[in-house]
Amino acid sequence: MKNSQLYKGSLNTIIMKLLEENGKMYGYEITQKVKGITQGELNITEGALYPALHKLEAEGLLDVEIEKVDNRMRKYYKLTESGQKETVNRLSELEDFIRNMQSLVNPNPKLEF
Amino acid sequence: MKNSQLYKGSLNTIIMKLLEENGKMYGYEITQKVKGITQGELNITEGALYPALHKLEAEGLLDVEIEKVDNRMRKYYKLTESGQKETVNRLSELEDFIRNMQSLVNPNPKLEF
DNA sequence: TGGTTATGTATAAGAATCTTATGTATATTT
DNA sequence: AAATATACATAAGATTCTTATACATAACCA
Repeated sequence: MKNSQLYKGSLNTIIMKLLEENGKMYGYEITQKVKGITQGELNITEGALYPALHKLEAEGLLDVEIEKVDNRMRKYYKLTESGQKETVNRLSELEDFIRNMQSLVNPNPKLEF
Repeated sequence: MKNSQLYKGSLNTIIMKLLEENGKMYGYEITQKVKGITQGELNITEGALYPALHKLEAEGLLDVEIEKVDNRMRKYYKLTESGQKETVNRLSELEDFIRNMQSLVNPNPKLEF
């Protein structure tokens, strides 16, 4: 994930948002999608991604479905019902986070009327 | 820091930005400032703050100056020259991070004019 | 006047998340 | 034939944080 530590803690939210948007995705597809959307700035490593997917599955937020395409295995993940509800919360937390960080970095735009 | 993991990795940037803005601050003051700006949403714990300050000092990004006020010790921190330069980088990284997260969460706002 | 809260700094144990390195396997491109 | 792309997986270690504890003074309240 580049060298910035800022992305720490945001991977779960990213995964869940992408699944909410795309229905179902497999791990490698997620890495490529993120790379594309961020124009190469954010590269999710497998060492971070797969454990994260397994944990979300263990928590009951994701369901998995294995397919074989071109003789290669794919594990498609999708949000469970519980996962869909939790995604709403995570996205809300992300909005709060971004708002708070902007308040800290971009203090009082000199509210002039 | 509330329960959200999203803030992980952002503490150094927050500290440095506040010091850039306010010249010099002491630990407790930083916690109160952050609490105020975020309206109580972000509470920096001492267990996170003090080790972070010590590390930034060890890296040569902060200078420390001890004062005694009302018979209580205060350690005022300020950015070194190197710290000022690094703050610019960190803030730039934060902007990239926020932009990338918004791209991921708020995909193509259906550009309608 | 005694107890709680606020001010102020500090560290240690453990949790959570990530990087880096490695491993396995097939398909495609050069 | 070799390198790259596709696809998943895990283990060791680094980093950052939470939680708990510790010490000390000042201020407020009952």
